[in-house]
Amino acid sequence: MKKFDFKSELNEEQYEAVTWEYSPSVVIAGAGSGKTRVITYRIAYLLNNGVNAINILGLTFTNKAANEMKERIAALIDNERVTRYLMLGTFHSVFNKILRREAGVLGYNSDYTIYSPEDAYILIREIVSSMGLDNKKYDYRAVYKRISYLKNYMYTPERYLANDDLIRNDKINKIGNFVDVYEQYEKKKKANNAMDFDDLLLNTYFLLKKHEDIREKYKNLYGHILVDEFQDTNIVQYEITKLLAGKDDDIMVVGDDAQSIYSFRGANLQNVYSFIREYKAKKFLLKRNYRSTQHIVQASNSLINKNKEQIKKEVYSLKGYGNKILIKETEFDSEEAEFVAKDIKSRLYLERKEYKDFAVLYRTNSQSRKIEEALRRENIPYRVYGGTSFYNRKEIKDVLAYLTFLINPDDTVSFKRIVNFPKRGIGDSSVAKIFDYMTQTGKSLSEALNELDRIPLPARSKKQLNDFLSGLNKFFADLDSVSVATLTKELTQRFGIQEYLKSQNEEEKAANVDELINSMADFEAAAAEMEEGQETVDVTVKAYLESVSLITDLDSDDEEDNKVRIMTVHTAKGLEFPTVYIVGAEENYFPISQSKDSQDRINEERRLFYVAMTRAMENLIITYSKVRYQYNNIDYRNPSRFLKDLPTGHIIFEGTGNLFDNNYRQERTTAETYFSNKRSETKSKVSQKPAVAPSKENLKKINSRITTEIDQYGNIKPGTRAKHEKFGIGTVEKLLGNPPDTRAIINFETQGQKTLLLKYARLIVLG
DNA sequence: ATCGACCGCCTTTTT
DNA sequence: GGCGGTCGAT
Repeated sequence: MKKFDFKSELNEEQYEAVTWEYSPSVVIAGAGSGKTRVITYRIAYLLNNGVNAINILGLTFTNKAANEMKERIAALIDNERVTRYLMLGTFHSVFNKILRREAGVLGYNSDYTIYSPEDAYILIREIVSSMGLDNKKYDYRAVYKRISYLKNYMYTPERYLANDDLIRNDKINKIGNFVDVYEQYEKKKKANNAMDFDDLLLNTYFLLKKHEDIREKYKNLYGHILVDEFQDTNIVQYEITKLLAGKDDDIMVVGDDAQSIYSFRGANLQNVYSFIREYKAKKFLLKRNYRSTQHIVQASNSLINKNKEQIKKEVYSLKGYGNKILIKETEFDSEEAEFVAKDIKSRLYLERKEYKDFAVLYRTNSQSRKIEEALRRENIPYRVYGGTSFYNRKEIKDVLAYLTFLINPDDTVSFKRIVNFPKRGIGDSSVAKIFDYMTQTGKSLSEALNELDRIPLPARSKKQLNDFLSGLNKFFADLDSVSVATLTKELTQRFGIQEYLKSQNEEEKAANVDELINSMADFEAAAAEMEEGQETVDVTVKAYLESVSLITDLDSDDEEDNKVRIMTVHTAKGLEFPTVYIVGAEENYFPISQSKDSQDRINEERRLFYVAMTRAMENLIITYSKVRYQYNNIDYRNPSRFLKDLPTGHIIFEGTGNLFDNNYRQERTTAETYFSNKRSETKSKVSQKPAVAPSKENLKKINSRITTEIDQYGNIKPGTRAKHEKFGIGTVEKLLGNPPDTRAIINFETQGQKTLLLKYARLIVLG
């Protein structure tokens, strides 16, 4: 193993942390302060000291982070083989490995399927409809969100049922059957031999909690634990680390409380403080930022210092001051996008940059479209991260469902996807008959399919089903002996998938399926390369599915790919770029409207803005638009309150008037009224957070939405003359109810008086 | 069982 | 302004 001088390659704080004794420690690492460096050197340090690689457990949040660490460690110790024995990966993937091994104990088969949210949606819809519930109230996305939220807080259906308040509130909110849906979901999922993302965490917790022998096994195995981004761990993750690491064990958690941005999925900033307290952890502060210039570091410090409950640390940079932060105001959203595109072009030449040196960050995925359009117009190559990834496309999910079903023939979700794809005349009613049979007999899907004769199906469906199943037989037999690319190619040919898609004029989808098969071939090539010199190379369907079920868009990033990156701020965490644009720096976008009523959430928005700013190495450009077109409406926007927290000395403002003119904050725009009322809109539906009884104030708010007379909606006021495509020209009499549910009473010249819901009526204002 | 037309909701962030 | 879901017609 390569010997190297830790002292000369690390600064003093980093060195102290890396060489700390084998006892609990926490590294609070400011943005750009070499957090990854500390973790990788710490692991190298352990290996150098004779620690066996198999005894090291490293947990991250993204595969990208894990892979980067592996690469860096391999380079450090100059021994790639050793890194293969490290258990270093995301929480989800590491726990998945453990669960596969121990599945039997939990009543699972080790070939269980991992459900993406989209898979879970299918199951939830099925449950809601089979229980005869209203699918508007029990919206599948909302139900899934809430179940996920509950699981992050370790609220199982049993625990939920035991909580009278929750049950009572559900009844009040007319979603009294929520807990039944939750229960059924868990039950069916298990019968399908499937786990969702949250189960990977929660089941690991129960596995270790309830089975002392297994807990001891892993506790002894992983004598050295490192956890990355600890500020974003949720309760379950924290409890699991507690089960794996005793108070005297070697556990190092690394993170930055100033960058905690995942509370919506249960991340608990308090975990950092609890860890320090409970483990009496040695605390290290990394304050020197190696990434950004002074203007950027100092301005972002000013912003984050507005959050009071932080571990105090002033991050500093020894780089030059560099360019000031540019705050650019535009009149319209289209102009904002155009500015970004043109600015990238000019910097490309003036600063001799490459496309990949630029990133455009926004708060919500839906903002990407306008940016994309502008970049395309300027012929700028770009790549969007997040949103709908390749593996989320329907045709891809359908083909993968064939493979999933081959591995796990008890999975009703995959079965449903493929049984009538391509169309072969097996409709919902036939599928329902099979499911009914399963419910009545308590048999699993694979058992039911083996006794089709006992299920009362129309002769035609039965024949088609039998053909379908016998077509699959060959592939069951091939699973272990044929590689995934070959098998999938044959399978798609056998079932005529591309042909079918082409016949539907879905050329692009057919091409995507071909592309999927190509990527499988890439997977095989990569596996062969990685395992070079190893005895076996695993390129089976099972190995492939394992590798794709937990990957995301970002993981397939090729850093050399010379394109502009565009993504949400959440996705950008942990990344850095020479030039960064933060677009849509407006009230209601950033901070987002839904967070305005709670100080905690505003604080989280501020941390998010801090994360966005600190991605930039040299240039930071923040843009906002005064007017934005949304859902056929004009929104008048105010600059983000966070811009006010950036000291004038670090910024250049380009826009009309004065950014720090307080006037803009006093006027309450239609947009603000719209958004601030939005919260009460979803009342009757399942919402993510278990509801408390509506307060009197809320009721008042809801009522006022319907009856209050208001004097303006966008550019429409009483007296406004407007044209409607059906009713013709009319004059607005009255506006009733707060946006977005404002109704207008309009006297039409030819059709008389009508009441129209303005968000849907496409009125053209005249004069 | 399938297709086409319309309707409604969307827009917070993710492993 | 887009997508997915639902419903009615064949």
